[in-house]
Amino acid sequence: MQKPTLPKGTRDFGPEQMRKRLFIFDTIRQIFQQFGFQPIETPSMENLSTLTGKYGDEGDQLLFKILNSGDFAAGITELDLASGSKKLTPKIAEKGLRYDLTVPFARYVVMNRNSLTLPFKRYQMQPVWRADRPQKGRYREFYQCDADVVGTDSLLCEAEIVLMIHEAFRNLAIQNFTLKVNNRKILAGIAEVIGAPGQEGTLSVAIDKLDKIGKEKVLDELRERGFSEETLVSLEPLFLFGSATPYQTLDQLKNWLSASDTARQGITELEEMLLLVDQYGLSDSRVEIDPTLARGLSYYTGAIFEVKANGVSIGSVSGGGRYDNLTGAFGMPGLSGVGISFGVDRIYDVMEELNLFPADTGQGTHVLIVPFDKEARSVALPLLNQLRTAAVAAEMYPDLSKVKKMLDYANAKNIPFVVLIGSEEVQTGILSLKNMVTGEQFKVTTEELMDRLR
RNA sequence: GUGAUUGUAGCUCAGUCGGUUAGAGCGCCGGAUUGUGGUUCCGGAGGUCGCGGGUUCGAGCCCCGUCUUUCACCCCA
Repeated sequence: MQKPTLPKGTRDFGPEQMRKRLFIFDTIRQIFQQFGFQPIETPSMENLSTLTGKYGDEGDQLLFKILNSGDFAAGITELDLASGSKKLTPKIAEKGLRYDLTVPFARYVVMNRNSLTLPFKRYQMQPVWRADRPQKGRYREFYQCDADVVGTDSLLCEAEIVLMIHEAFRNLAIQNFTLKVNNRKILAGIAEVIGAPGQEGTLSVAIDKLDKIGKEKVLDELRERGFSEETLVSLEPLFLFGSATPYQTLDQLKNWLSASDTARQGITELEEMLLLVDQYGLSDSRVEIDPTLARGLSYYTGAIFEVKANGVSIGSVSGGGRYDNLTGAFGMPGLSGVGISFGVDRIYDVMEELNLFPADTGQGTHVLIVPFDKEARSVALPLLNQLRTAAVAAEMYPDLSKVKKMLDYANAKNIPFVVLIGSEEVQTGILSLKNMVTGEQFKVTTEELMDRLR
């Protein structure tokens, strides 16, 4: 006998945790549906050719690969083995576990292009896998809840993402959050204006760390990566953005980046998005324009979003952005999309840390029926039926055991009411209803009991 | 992938300098109480000290390897 264990970075979820997780899923699903998104699901595994090359070199490293079925080693030569894992992998693994929900969605859109009505709004709530080293707020298997729109470049979609994020976190009682917004075109414009056109990728990776490692270390990293002192001096205005209002920040950006058409376009896009949000009537907006926000995924081309819960040391709980050509990789160019992803597991961690789960989340059994002997069941079973028909979550203790044991069971499951049925109750038809919280016990008729429990 | 860190009863953790039979609290089971729980009292079960090797007369404790936990970096939800 060996002790069973779980693979690194994976977890079981017991009933207590599932109540809370389902609360998060239900809350997000409801919002997605209110905003007109339709659910789809895609397989856990995709062909590796679908997944590789979409997330950068780092991402490819983090893909879980699935060994081919059958004799995966058949046809492998000494030469293959000697040529290293990178060359060998495609020969022994042609499938992998999905890394996110966006790329499988792009694949879905391309495969169903003829039957989809554009713009297509879909949501998807499924696990994804990454071969990362686990640490705080980071798991190897975790759930994402994605909502994306493809087939339109309307900025209303960006605005609706802003609205859904506000709605979601407020419904989850996470009031204190920041929605950071930037635009890849602004990042490209910055690279242009400081004299390093086309370098926005490297630039972004460095300045994204600003609030974590500080200005000097960001500059050090850029120097290491070949940025000249001249460009670094030109970058100076980037470090002067304080906690201004979104419109003020955009004005500052306009002044600084006026020489770049690309940047001006990015700024205009964000302005229009903010205007639409205002017209909709969002109150107490948590939007913050952050020109240092970069985000990793290489396919973003327009707006980018990231949500951080304040007061907890857990990374971003939500992220997304616009991608102009994701389906291009699958032979369908020119289709623009934008989406958002909620990280359920991190949201859970945040809510747990801040104690934000409502006490009565997904209440379980409402009443336990406790028959003292076999005869009592003739009264208990019809009552059980009646309770369930009236939509009262009810169960009967299955074994004939000591009353103590049955009441212990009710306590362990946090069942608030117990109906006791013995020979006395069978004869009179009057039932004993016990409130397990207060300890009070009442003699009631079946009708009175139903009234109290409904 | 890099650098740390953790592992002893179901859970949280003690365990001295390497020395006899590895302990506590909580939980669990039984009884006090055969129709009444959450309080109290009494009793009981439960351990391959993560796993494998090494040093030693002797290892929970020292050494090596490995797995696992947690954390930071990289990157990310």
